[in-house]
Amino acid sequence: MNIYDIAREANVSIATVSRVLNGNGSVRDITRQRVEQVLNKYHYVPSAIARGMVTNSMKTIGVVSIDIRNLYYANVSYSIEQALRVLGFSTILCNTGYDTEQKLSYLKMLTEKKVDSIILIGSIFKDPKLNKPIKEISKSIPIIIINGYYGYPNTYSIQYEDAEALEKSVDYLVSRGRKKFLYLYDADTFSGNQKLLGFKNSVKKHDLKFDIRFIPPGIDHAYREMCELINQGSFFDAVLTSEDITAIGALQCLLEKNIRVPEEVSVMGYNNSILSLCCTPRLSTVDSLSEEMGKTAVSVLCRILSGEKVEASVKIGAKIVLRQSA
Amino acid sequence: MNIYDIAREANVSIATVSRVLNGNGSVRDITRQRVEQVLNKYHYVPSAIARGMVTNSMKTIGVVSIDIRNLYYANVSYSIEQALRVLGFSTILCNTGYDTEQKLSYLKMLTEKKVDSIILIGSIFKDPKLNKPIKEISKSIPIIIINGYYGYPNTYSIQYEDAEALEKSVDYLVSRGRKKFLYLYDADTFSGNQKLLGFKNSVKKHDLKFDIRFIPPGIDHAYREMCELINQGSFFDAVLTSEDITAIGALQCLLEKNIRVPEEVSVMGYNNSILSLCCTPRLSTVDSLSEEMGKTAVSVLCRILSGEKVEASVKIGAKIVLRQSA
DNA sequence: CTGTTAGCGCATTCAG
DNA sequence: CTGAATGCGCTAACAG
Repeated sequence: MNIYDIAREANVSIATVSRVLNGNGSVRDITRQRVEQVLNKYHYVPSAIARGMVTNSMKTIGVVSIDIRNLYYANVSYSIEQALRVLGFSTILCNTGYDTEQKLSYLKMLTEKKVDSIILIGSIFKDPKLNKPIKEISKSIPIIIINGYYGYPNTYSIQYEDAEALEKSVDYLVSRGRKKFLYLYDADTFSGNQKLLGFKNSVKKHDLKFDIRFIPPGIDHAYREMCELINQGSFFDAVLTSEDITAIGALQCLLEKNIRVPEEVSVMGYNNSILSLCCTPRLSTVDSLSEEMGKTAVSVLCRILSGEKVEASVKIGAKIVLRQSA
Repeated sequence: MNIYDIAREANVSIATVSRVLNGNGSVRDITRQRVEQVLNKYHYVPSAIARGMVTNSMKTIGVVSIDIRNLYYANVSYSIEQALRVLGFSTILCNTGYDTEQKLSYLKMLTEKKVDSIILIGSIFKDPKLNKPIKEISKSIPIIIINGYYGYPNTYSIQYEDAEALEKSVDYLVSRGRKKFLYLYDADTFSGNQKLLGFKNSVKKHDLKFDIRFIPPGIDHAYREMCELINQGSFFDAVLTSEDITAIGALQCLLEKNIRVPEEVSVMGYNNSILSLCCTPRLSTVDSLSEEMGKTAVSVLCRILSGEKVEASVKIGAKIVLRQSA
């Protein structure tokens, strides 16, 4: 069932059918009704592909992250998808993992499918092998990166103020009398570096004692690292992390060793994910405003697509939420 | 840059270009090389839209769930996307929420985009207003529903053995000497009903005392319900739930009231999500095998698309994982 | 207000 | 092994 069939049955031309379908151009009321009747009779559904062929757009955006199972990515993807939907766009979901070849392959697929834009979530896309392809793609469609930065033309960046968030956290803990800080982080990314930078700056500013540990992602690595540290006799009264899950691993070790949180040691997570509500005591954490990040990305995109000049980089945030662990 | 440009520059016809692009038909080696050279020179990318126009497929599948922020949906979506990718399909992500109109609107969008199939995650799609549209759509493409059932032709169902999982849980707890059971659930869905059924059957089989409570989703509702129950003097030594997060809410209440888990009360969650690792004590839970569910859906789909006759319904699972809470 | 016509970029016959 | 011709379903001039 196509536009010709409808036209024939309604005794009009395909142009008229197209007009009533898209609500543009003027059609006499009687004619419109006649066409609509046929449309309904056959449950006619226009082909977005054929339309895309003409308009050169499928009204589709590629949203790519490492792994949607990560709560932060899930939250951001969700808010992007919802905002996009309102604008009439659908979203192609891409979980690239860490492999560069996979990332390239997803980029290629999105290019073939002629998406109207690509939104990258997470600075994992700082892989240098991706630079040229990204630059190339950005010549034909805008690329938006959340928590990352490229600096090419037609490339836009939405960044959370990670450094500031860490500074706020340290400031708060200092105000509560904490003196010796531990920072646990698990990712050498754009965001990861910002966080680290914020921690370092802040700790220097207050002239604090501190230790920094890089550990693989996951609750158990954090748990083990913490136990080892304590067994070695390290002393600290505040532990900050780059992820909620890391904080929870540390917390569980502390609890097991009967070290009271927050009385003896303060613990702060990062992301304000639902995980931070599941541990006991509940986690104080940085609210990474995932919803706002996603919405902002889409609103930036929307302005780009409607031809506005848009600032290449927008910053968001830095908010901490205090619960029981600090 | 299209196939004509390439053809002209390589001094061949578009048919030949098409042949080397798709690797079918035979092309003389020299000719192929000449074409490939031009292809590379211009970083030519074929248009999936134009291809879709001819083949009537964009090699795209719609994956729809209520809300990808829910860990279970995220996990299933992830494994679907990954499995699909290997087969050369991309996935359009749809978060419908609970509103029927939204669901219809997503269904319409997917139909317009001519997806090759739709995979529904979760039985929320039992909304009767969806029946006719689903039935209609299934006339042109296969529909796969995870944890639900339609029974229309060209409609397939992948179901987790929720009833059995609950039975296993109760059996286990009985074997540990538990006598009075509480079941907390939050969703009146296909899966939800299966779980409830399993609980009821099992509790009758063992001739146990039990209570069942329906509460809104979320950790705090579970927490409050539990506190209320205890304040009212209800007694139970085993609490089962339909979601990990519910179990954790209950657990937090128990802990706060200095009721020891699992010594005095056993608690079991559902899903084996990462949440179950974040609480203390860590949660014993039902492993809902999200990865297997997703993979199975795709493998079923793959067989359907290649023309095989496929069973309309496949069942998976029932596995519990024991940790500290029970 | 309505119809005619010309592509959009590709896969796919059918000839040669 | 290669090329010419056709059509997929629709939008967008353009003409009437």
